[in-house]
Amino acid sequence: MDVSYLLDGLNTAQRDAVSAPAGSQLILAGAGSGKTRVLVHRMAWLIQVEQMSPYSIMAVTFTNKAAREMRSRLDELFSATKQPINSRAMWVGTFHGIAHRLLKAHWQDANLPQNFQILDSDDQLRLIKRVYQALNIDDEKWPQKQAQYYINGQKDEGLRPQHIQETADPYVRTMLQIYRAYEADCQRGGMVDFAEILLRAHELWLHKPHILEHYRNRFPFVLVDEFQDTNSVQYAWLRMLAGKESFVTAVGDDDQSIYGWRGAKIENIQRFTQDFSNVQTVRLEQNYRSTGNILKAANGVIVNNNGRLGKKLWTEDVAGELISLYAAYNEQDEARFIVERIQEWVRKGNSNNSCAILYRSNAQSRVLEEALLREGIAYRIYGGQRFYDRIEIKNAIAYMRLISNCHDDAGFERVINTPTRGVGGKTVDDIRLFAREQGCSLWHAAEQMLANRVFSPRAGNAVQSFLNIVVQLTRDSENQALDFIAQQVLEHTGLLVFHQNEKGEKGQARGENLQELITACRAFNPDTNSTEGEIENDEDLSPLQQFLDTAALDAGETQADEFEDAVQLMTLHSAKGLEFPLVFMAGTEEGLFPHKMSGDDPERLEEERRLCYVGITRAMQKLFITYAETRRLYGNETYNNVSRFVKEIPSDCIQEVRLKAAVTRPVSFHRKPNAQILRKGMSDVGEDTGFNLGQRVQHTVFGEGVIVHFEGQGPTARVQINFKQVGSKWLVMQYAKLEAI
DNA sequence: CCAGGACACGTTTTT
DNA sequence: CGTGTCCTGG
Repeated sequence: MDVSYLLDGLNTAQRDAVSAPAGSQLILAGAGSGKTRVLVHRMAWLIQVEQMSPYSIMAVTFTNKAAREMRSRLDELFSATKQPINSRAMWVGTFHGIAHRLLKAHWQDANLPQNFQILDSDDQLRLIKRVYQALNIDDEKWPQKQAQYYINGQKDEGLRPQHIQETADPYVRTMLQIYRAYEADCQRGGMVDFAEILLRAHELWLHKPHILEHYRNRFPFVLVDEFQDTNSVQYAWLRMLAGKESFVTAVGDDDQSIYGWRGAKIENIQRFTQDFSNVQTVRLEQNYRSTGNILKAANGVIVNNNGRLGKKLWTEDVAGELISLYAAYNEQDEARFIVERIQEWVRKGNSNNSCAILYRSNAQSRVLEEALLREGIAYRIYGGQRFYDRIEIKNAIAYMRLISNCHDDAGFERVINTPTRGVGGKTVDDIRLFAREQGCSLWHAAEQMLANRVFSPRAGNAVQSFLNIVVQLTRDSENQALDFIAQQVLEHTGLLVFHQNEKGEKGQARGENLQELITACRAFNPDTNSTEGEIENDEDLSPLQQFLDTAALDAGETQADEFEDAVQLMTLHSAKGLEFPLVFMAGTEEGLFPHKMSGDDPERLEEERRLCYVGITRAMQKLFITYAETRRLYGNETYNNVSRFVKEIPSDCIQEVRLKAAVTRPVSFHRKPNAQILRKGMSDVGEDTGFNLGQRVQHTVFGEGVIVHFEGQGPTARVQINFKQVGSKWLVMQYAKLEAI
C-alpha cells in the first residue's frame, strides 16, 4: 500500500514521529513546528500502516476548538487521499467531553442519575452560596470564591473530603466543611461540576475494573494534545487507561506551559518517559512560522528557565526585520504608537486581522481600545464572554433544562422569577428550606407547598404560573425538533420580550443572541458517533439532553464578527496556538509582566517567562515590544522599568524605535489637583497652549511638523509633533518655542 | 422593580 | 480610576 502521502512534505523529525513503530511517544513540539499535522498524520499512519481500526484510537484535547480542528484536519486528509475513513469513528474530544461520555454510558456504576446535570462555574458558585446559607458561614471571613477555588483545586488533585487531613487550621476546617456539604448537595441533586466529571470518570475505572478493562482493550492507542497542560487527575486517568499494554502519544511543549496556576502540572510531561514504558522521544524544533530574529529572541528568553527538557527552535526562513522596542512615555502614548504602526502596516496593503495586540492583563485593553476607536480601526477582543455564558442564553437554557428534567434545581432557581412574575426572594427561600427539609427537589417542594396551601395567595399564584409554563412547555416539546422547543421557550416564557425590552443596546443584542440560539438549535446534530464495541450506548438520550450537555461542555466560540477584518486584541494566554504576521506585545514592564503577583516565586516567574516565550513566538514577520515608563494603574501613577524578559532578548535582534535621548520630556511633573484633562490623559485641543490639533508648526531645531497630540495643561503641557525630518517627538510646550505656520 | 449610592476589588481561563 | 455587586429607599 502506498502511504507516502503520510510522509510527503514532512521533515525528518516529523517523519520519525509519524512513522515510529507502535509504542509510546513523547513529541516535544515547539511553537509553530507543525504539531497538529504530525498528530493527524500519526493517527492516519496507525490506521493505514499499523492496521489499527479507527475505533481503537482516542485523541484527547483540552478545548473543543482543538478537538474540532483535529477532526476537520483528519477528514481533510482522508478525503484528499480518498480513504474511506471518517473521523467520527474515532473518539476525538476534550478530556471533559470524553469523561462525560463515560459517565453517561455508565451512570449507574458512576453512582449518578441517568440525567445528571453539569454545573458550570456560575452554577457552582450559586450552589456554594446556598451551602454557606445552610451552614451559616460568614462569607466576609471566607469568601465564596475562595471556597470554589479550594474545592476545584482539591478535585483537580483527585482529593475527596475524606482524603484530606483534618487539621486545627481554621481555614482547612472551614473549607473542608464546605466541601463536604457541597459534595452532598451535588450528589443529592445529581449534579457534577467540571472537575467532578474528570474525577468521577477516574474513580469509575478505579472502582469498576471490568469497565476499565473494556476501555483498555478498546483503545490500544491514545493521543494527547497539549500534554503540558494536564493536571493530576487527567494524568492519573491516562495512566490508568493506558495500563501496561496501551500506547500513549503525548504531544506538548514544556516551554509553553502557562496554566500551572489552574492545576496544570508541567511535571507530567517531565515524568512521562519514566511512567510509561519504552517511550520514544521526538523533538520538533524546525519552525515554519517566524523569522530568524523572532526565534532568536524567543530562544534567548526561554533559555533562562531551569529544568527544561531542552529544545531550540530554528528556521530556514530569513532573519527578517529586527524586533522593535518602544519605550512609551505612558500607556496612552503606547497605545498611540501601536495604532500608528498598524495604520502604517495597513497602508502598505495589509489587513487589520493580520495584526494582534497581546497583553498580560485584560485591564490593559481599555486604553488600546480607545486609541483604536479614535482612529476608527475595527478591532475584536478575544476571550470575552462566550455564547453560552451570556445571561439571556443561560436563562433560555435553564428552561430547556427544566423541560428535560424539572428537578433540575440549578435551572429552577435561575428562572423561577425570570422574567419577573412576582416570585420574591422570600418565597424562593421558603421553597429552598422546604426542599432541604424534605430532601427533595425545588420543583417537588413547590408542588407540595402549593398542595398544602403554604404560600400567600399572591405568591402561590405566581409559583403556580411558573410550574404551569414549564409543564405546558414539556408537553408541547415532546418529540419536537430542537429549534421548535427553543422557539416555544422564548415565546411562552416571555423571555424573548423580557430581554428585548431591556434598556439600551443591551435589549437588542440580547434579543439577537436569543434568535441565534434558535439557529444553533436548528444546526445541532445529535451525536451520531459510532457505538461499535461499546458496553452501552447513548442512543436513548433525547436530542434535547444531548444539546444541553453540549452547551454545558462547550461554551461556544465568540461567534460574532469572526470574519470581520479587525485587529485582534487578546491576553498572552489566549494567544497560545495562534499566529499573526504582525504582533505587538504591550506593557512589558516589571510588575505587570512579569506580574508582581508572580514576582518572588521562582516557579511562577518561570511560568511568566514561558508566557513571554509564547507571546514572542506568535509573531510571523514583525514583532513590536512596547512598555510604558509611566502607567496609571488603579488610579495612581506607577513608574516601571522595562521587563527583565526584554533584557534577555539578544541585543543583535532588537532595536529601540525611539532613543530615549531624543525625547524631551519633564524629568518630574507635578499633577495639578484639579486638572481634569490631565487626569483624563489627553484633550482634543491644546487648551491654553494656543495651538490646535493637526496644526503645522515650526521648531527651531527639528524643523517643520504637525501636532498630533496634546497632554496636560499649563506649563507642564506636552505635545506630540510629527516632524518631517526627525519623526515623532514629545515636547514640553514651555520649552519648545513653537511657531505656528 | 429600579435607580442610585456605597463599597470592594483589581493576573492569567477552559471545561 | 473604572467596574461590578450589593443594598436601600422610593
